Amino acid sequence: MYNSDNIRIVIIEDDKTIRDGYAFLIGQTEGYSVVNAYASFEDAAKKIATDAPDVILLDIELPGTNGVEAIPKLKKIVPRANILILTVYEFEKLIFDALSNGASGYLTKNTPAAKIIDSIKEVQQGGGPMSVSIAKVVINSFRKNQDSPLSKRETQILELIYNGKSRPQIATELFIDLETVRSHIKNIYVKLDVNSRADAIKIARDNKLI
Amino acid sequence: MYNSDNIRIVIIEDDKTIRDGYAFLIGQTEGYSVVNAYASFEDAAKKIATDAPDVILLDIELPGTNGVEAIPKLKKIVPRANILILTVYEFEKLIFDALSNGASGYLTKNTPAAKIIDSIKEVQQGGGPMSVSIAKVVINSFRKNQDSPLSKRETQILELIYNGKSRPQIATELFIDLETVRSHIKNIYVKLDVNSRADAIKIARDNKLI
DNA sequence: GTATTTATCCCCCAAATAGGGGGATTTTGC
DNA sequence: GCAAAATCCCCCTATTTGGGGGATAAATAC
Repeated sequence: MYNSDNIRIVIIEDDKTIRDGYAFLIGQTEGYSVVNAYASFEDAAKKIATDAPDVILLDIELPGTNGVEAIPKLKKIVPRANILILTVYEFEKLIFDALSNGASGYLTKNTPAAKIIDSIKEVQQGGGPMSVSIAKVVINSFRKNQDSPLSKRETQILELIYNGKSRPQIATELFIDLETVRSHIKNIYVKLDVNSRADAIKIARDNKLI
Repeated sequence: MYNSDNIRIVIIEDDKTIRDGYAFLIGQTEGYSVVNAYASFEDAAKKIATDAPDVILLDIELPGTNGVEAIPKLKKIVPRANILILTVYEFEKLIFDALSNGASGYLTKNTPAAKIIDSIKEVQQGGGPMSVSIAKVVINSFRKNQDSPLSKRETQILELIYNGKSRPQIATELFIDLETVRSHIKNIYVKLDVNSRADAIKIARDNKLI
């Protein structure tokens, strides 16, 4: 019954046209079987265990439980399935939420058919396929502000504050006096125009200083 | 002199064989010119301004200034150049450091020639090319632990602690009593077996609970 | 080569915060 | 219906924080 050469795919996508389109496209390809296609997470939840998919193509915008919320729930039902997000949205928060919830890849719907097919195989093999536009967002998210107002030492101390360290802990870690730490923190506060650790962290993150 | 149809490329790579290999490979391709190739950042620094590269292919392991450190320095000299890392290393820390320092893409040296050529164009057009293996590391870095010992509320509070918020601030933000915040934090500390904010943050990050 | 920034250290102070201990009650999920 | 989760209450002290006010040597910048 289960052909090990075949990648078993389940599609969860509310738009019937798109759903059928993907099912047709993928089903036609040698080595790929679409075992089922659902219009919502609720529909899928009932039967997906018996579908035993290798890969789940998941839309973000779904009626009822949205795609991001559906990810951990799907993972609970079929832990070995890799989830590949297929959506029009390119918002940083959505991408990060999907990935942190357990998605293994993220494609936008303008992705060419051949690339979708490739990505299914890639995710099946443990890779992490992304659209070009998504990769760009992800890479940019790492990039730090290159013209930070903070000195190296200040940045270093701000990072320790970010890690929840107290002033005495920072002093010990950097082998400097407690008062030196104080001075640096005061200067950081002046430069960032804040007067608390929480605000400093917020400003620093918003401006990618750390 | 400057052919706008041509992507101007500079290679910084200490291994002569590899360096010449890339230079030949890329130079042969229509629309791509290797304007110069250097064995170290120090060599490159002197002349790269006049090279006016669109894309810099940069090795991580270099004599003298290493690749990661070279990135911000190169960015200062030629701000408009996109830096593409080409290395054998796949360590998470190295990848993140390179990207946060301003690299626009990250390829491993086993990448097929055609993919390297494509990636140069992609980075030139503002994309963020990555090798399959790198994409996997990057995507995995986002993934949260799916079987956290913490409840939703506890995770939420731990995230606020992570943001440097004090107990009163957390209480206000969540519309709950200060004592309730205390209880949650106590429970978090018990579950994570810690007794300070800094330790809680460390354990939480190491285990990807937040 | 002078000026600015940076990194280092010192003192004063009051208020806020954290963490440890001991509970209780209600709501929610399986 | 039971266990976990979320809510709230009291005791306590030591630590931490942030706002003032400085100084000095070294490194960096122009």
